[in-house]
Amino acid sequence: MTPPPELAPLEVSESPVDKFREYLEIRGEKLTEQRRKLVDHIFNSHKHFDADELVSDLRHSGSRVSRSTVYRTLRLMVDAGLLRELRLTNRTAYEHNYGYPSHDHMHCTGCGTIVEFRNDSIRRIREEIGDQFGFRADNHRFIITGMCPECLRARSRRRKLDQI
Amino acid sequence: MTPPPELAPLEVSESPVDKFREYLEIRGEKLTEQRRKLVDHIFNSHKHFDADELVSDLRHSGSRVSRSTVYRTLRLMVDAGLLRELRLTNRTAYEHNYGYPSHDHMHCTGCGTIVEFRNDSIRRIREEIGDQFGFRADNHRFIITGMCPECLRARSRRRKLDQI
DNA sequence: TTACATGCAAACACTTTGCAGCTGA
DNA sequence: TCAGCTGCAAAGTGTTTGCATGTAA
Repeated sequence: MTPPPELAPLEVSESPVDKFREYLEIRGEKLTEQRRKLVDHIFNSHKHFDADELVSDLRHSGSRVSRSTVYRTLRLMVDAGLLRELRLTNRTAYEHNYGYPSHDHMHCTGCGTIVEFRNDSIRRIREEIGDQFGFRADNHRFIITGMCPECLRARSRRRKLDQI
Repeated sequence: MTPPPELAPLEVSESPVDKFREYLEIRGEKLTEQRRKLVDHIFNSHKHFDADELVSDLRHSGSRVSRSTVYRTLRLMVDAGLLRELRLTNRTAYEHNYGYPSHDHMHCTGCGTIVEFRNDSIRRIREEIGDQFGFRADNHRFIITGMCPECLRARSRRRKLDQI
């Protein structure tokens, strides 16, 4: 099975670290060693992650950043527009929001896989609904839940075995 | 300001309690006093609620149902198809799923208000995307976040005052 | 009669916070 | 220099669970 195609990154003029530095400067805050490590690590790969994975990933790669700092920095990065929060389960998952096109998600209830997709109609519908209710529609989350192809196959295999 | 129009309930052949009883019977479980109280209370009004509100609402109306029982029963009611979970914030919110048409939500980031709406295109898009990726698309959540009319007005009032 | 449910308290999982010492600008 | 940051441990918050007792069928 080929992995689902990743969406192509957007062209952005500043690097994530620069964008973060800018945000911090405006608020009179500092770009520390730990914050830089976090931004670098996060934007080094494009995947969904949570606070816990971040702590252990960094620990394994030799950089120790405390759990509290991870949580504090994640909040800053969301405020800075670098990350977006996804609340699919009890723990908060994050994804890139900077240098990456807006998109929606399919979530497999079997294995937890998240697949991203783009669909331009959604945004139009969002505006229509907002107008209709007098809302200023700033953003949206559209999450399709169901079974991914792998899980569907696994299930039908299991059923066949049960019949023997 | 008139409240947003509620969606009209669907015609259903069984009452929520009957539907729950049926579900419990199949699994060899029991319809207890507490479970009946919870179902009655929940389907007595149509609103979004969380476990905590349920505990205190019931306490105020004289029926004591323990927090653990509330959590356990909510899970059962979700499994039974009576309720749906919404994860808008840290705590899990619930809404009617039985005898109520499927719909989506607008969530005001100012005051937390939830407004329901129906839009038939969404479901069609959900199927299209599912087909495209080989997913069996069972369900979806579409949440528009933004500012409700009241919060927009309150904000513009505040701005005017700031200028004085 | 008895398998299942309840309430309590304790455990759990995730996240936030107070504080003493450290550090980037 | 010193406001702001870090790590630690402790506290919060929301939810789940083990167990003795209670109860629907």
